Amino acid sequence: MCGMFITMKEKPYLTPKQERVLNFIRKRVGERLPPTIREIGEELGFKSTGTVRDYLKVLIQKGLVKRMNSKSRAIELTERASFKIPIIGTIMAGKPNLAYEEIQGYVDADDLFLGRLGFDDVFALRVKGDSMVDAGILDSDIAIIKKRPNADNNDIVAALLDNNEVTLKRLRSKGGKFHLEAANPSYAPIFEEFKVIGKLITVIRKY
Amino acid sequence: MCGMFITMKEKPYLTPKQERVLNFIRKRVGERLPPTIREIGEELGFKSTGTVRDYLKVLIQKGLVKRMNSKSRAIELTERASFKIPIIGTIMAGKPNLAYEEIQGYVDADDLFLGRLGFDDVFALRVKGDSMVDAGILDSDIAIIKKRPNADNNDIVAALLDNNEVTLKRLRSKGGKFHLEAANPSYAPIFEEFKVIGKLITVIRKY
DNA sequence: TGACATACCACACAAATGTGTGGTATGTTC
DNA sequence: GAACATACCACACATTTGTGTGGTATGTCA
Repeated sequence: MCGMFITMKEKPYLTPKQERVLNFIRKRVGERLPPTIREIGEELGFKSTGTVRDYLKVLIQKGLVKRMNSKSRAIELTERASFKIPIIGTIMAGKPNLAYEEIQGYVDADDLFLGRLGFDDVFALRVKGDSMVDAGILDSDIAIIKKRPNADNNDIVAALLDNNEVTLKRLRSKGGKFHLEAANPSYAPIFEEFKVIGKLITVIRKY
Repeated sequence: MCGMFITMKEKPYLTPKQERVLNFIRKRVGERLPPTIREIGEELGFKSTGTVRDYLKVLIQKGLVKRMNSKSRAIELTERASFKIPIIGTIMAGKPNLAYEEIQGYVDADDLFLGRLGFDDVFALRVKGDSMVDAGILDSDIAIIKKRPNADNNDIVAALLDNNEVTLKRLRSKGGKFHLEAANPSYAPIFEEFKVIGKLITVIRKY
């Protein structure tokens, strides 16, 4: 334990309250507009703007947030922001020209992940295991899930099992009853009790 | 030619000046923070806030922009923007709690697609065909490619063939020579001349 | 005990920002 | 010519938002 080398970038320690403030800022920055000081206070239940300023001060000091003085909503996250990627062509449909002039459109996160869904309905899970390989979903892929209490036959869903485990499987109906099926012949179908927590809408894999 | 039905959504006509205002808003929204009315005026050379309000009025009326009254910087584009998605847990690692407090981090486009690569080096292609199914890459997946003139053994690459076709295959070296291999036994390896145009870094699939 | 961090509140004030009214001028359309 | 859109400006005013000072209370560390 002692003498261990720390090679990872240290995450600054945040108290749970500070974490909540940061998470709210993240949410708002991601959703639409960074919040004002008073909006933060309202959300987190602070009755004084001074309290919020105190929190911002520590977040700035810990390097998680930047601000421009005297400008409204001018709160920036130190974490990187998202942006767009050009779609240049379709593979095997001819030679794509890598120049800007040939750009067909842009892939953006919103379009890519969610279509027109809202922020609150969506979350991401990292896939573990090979139970869905035949559906092209591999170990360590990121699954983007839209929260839903139900789904249709053949949808791939995130389901909560009785043992409190969450799993990604294909939903099947047979004779009016639903069960879960892996996309890998070495896994047996699951007939036990489960609860659908969401529907798979996007898979992302990094190499 | 004549009598053709137009099914695309008509883009509202904008005067060049209106276009400039919209573009500035786009730029600011993408970069960091939507502008204030006065910031727009400053950039575009208007000396009156009323002028800017007139422009916003037409942009709103033409459905390109939304606003919240009396809120600073509360200008939204009707076009969709990108944003972040919370990573809440890892599938099969226990029950994820969908509340704010449990957010582990955020997936953002930058992180997801590119790691730390720059914008200019990256483009996207839509995959056609089933030649890579065994690598979990399916028809109509989106392949994010980093431009590179070469790659390593076993990398999946976008390659330009002699017939001007671009294809996604695994790069293999054998006896000092490179060839391309599909990830599907029904496709034969490609030994003909080819040029690597980039390396696969991310796959995205929407359901 | 003193020093310091966390975790708040109240309230005054200043600066930034949005709202609104009333103008001018130049076109185009009917 | 009347009606209307575009393309501006000046300026007062209201509201929102950020700043700053001075508190209270609780806990930890040394």
